[in-house]
Amino acid sequence: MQTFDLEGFLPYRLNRAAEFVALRFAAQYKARYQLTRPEWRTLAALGSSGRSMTATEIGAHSSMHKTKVSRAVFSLEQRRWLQRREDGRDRRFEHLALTAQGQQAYSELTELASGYQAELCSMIGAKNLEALSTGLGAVERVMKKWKGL
Amino acid sequence: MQTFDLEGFLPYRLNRAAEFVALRFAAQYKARYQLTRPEWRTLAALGSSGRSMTATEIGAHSSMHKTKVSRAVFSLEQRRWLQRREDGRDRRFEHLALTAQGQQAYSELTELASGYQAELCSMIGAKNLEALSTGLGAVERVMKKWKGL
DNA sequence: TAATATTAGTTGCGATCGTAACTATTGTTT
DNA sequence: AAACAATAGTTACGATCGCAACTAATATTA
Repeated sequence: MQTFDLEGFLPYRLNRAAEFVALRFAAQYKARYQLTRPEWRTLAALGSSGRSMTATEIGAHSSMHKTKVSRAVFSLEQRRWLQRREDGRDRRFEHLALTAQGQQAYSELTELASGYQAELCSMIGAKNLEALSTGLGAVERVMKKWKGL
Repeated sequence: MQTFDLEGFLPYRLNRAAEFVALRFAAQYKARYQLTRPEWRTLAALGSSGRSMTATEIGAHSSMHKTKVSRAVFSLEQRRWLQRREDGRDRRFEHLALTAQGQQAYSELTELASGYQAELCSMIGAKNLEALSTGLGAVERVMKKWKGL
């Protein structure tokens, strides 16, 4: 009677894979930098964009709740990895940018990340990786469409 | 100088996609059944397996921490959606199975799930879905390998 | 321009989480 | 068999989370 296949259910599979893959990487940066997941994600968003961003932009970009972003920004600021600059025209906005120290940390962390990515890729295989990337790209387009509404 | 590409970093992409896709579905079962995410995942694992499972098996299957599983089991038991049965040979084990009520809830929820899956599929497209599935399958094999060690 | 709505970001608070320590049971070693 | 290790599951507790309410600033409307 049951025609539903959990093993084929996308949210379930995505979550399981994401959780597993993220945890192994989190163990590395937690041990070395005492960074939390939201902190790393915020740092990564800023570092990779190469420019300043607002908290809202960071949240939209990385699918994080705004309170998560707010707290991550606070603690990165405490570490002096990040600086706030008020927008002169619209003072509701805060432009967030990495400090030199933050840039340094980011570049160290991307070393870790690249190593992990390489490890994943070699286990997954180039062909499967390409398939995964294609599929994720499609999901990302759906995300944009739904967020746009 | 930076050669790291966050947009290509698998843990980041997977997490973002998983979070987004899961949240939209969670909104549905939260509203109708006041179910939490770990509760739904536990119910789904049990329902789809069609047999009884131990808490450890559920955790391994769905990548959930054992305390999460423990609490989800407790609250599903309170709802009378799930029953525990002690293993006669090894009393450390508890065999968990859905009650008739739990089965009923499961089948209603799989209706929701199927609808959501269909919506996703139509947005993503059959071809991309197949690619995603191939890629996730590869990740799942890596998970098994790493868990096995 | 006064009233109202909207938006960016923060915070109080109750709910949830995960680590570590725990109980209970079984397996292994000597 | 006594001592020790390992495993299933629970729980105390501090950390983290997200909802809702908040502040502050800007945009819109009457």
